[in-house]
Amino acid sequence: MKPKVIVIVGPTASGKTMLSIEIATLCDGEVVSADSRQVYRGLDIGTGKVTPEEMNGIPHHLLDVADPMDVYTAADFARDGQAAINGILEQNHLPIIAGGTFFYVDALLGTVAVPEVPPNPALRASLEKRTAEALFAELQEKDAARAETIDPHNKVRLVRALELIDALGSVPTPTSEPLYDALFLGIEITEAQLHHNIYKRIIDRLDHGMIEEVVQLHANGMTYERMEELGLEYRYISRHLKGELTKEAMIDELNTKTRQFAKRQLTWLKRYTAVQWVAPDAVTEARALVHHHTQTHS
RNA sequence: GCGUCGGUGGCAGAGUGGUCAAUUGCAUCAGACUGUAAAUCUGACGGGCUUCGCCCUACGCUGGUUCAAAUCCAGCCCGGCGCA
Repeated sequence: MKPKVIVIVGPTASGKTMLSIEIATLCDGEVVSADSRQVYRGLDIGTGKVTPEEMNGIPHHLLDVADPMDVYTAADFARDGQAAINGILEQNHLPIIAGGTFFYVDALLGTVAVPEVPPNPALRASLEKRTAEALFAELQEKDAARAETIDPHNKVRLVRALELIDALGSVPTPTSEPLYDALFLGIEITEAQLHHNIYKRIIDRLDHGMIEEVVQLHANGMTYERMEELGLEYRYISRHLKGELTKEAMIDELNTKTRQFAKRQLTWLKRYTAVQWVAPDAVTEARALVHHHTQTHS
């Protein structure tokens, strides 16, 4: 019988963090964050990382586990996250996975398998110099099956596919069996409320020193190139610091890009068919669903 | 008031007699997602259809030239700049 876990999903700024802590408090749980940016130390205000006070005594895992100058990958996340879940289960606590990086959620749950092939910087550097057309042609030649499913224009994916081929000879199939018996709780929020939350959050974070955080990171050696990769707050604030955007334009861009990100998340969530949707403040209802799930023998 | 440059699709901005419903970027809508995933990428995007094609309305307004105008001419309206 597979271990039971709870997965709280929803777009950014929908209230996943608060709900996860409330459920953890009520159901003897511990939180496993599934956020590709909150894994980095020092990315606090910009990522909206929970503060120790907000944690309300609930243990949180997979926060601050990597240096922001390094790249912490989905595979790193799956490995460390599964270890964290096992630890929580050993304590007879309930693992509550909460976060907005759904690719990481899938990797963590084992529903998508990530091949054991780490990034090969030298190979990537040489592949990235070539055009997408050339990379695609090479992929067609070396692994026709993967070429069928890949986007011929997406260099990031093409590079990784060729990297896998270089190491394994072909691109392995991605699907695998889930490791856990998961209940998906989705936070249902109106578009108007979501937009309101997104904007308000940007203003709040600015008031709490978000720009200074980026200034500090840069002073400590983080390049603007790295800021670009990190995206959203780090990308647009660094553009502001470089003088490419006025503060007003930066706020505007960030607002728009965050909305777009939220929509991409919502698109992804459409593939999760078994989600139990609840309102952002429906703690009682969510708790009942959790109880039902943990007490049912499957 | 005179001169001058300009008024193009939600915005910015190309086009300067036919091949233009109009390059491109942004926004918007829909979507993809095999170790960068807050990243990366795709499609649609004036309206209506029997949607690999057809019809209608469009490039400030009105009129004109022409087989044919967003593109040329005239007048008018509006904006920037210069001179008064």
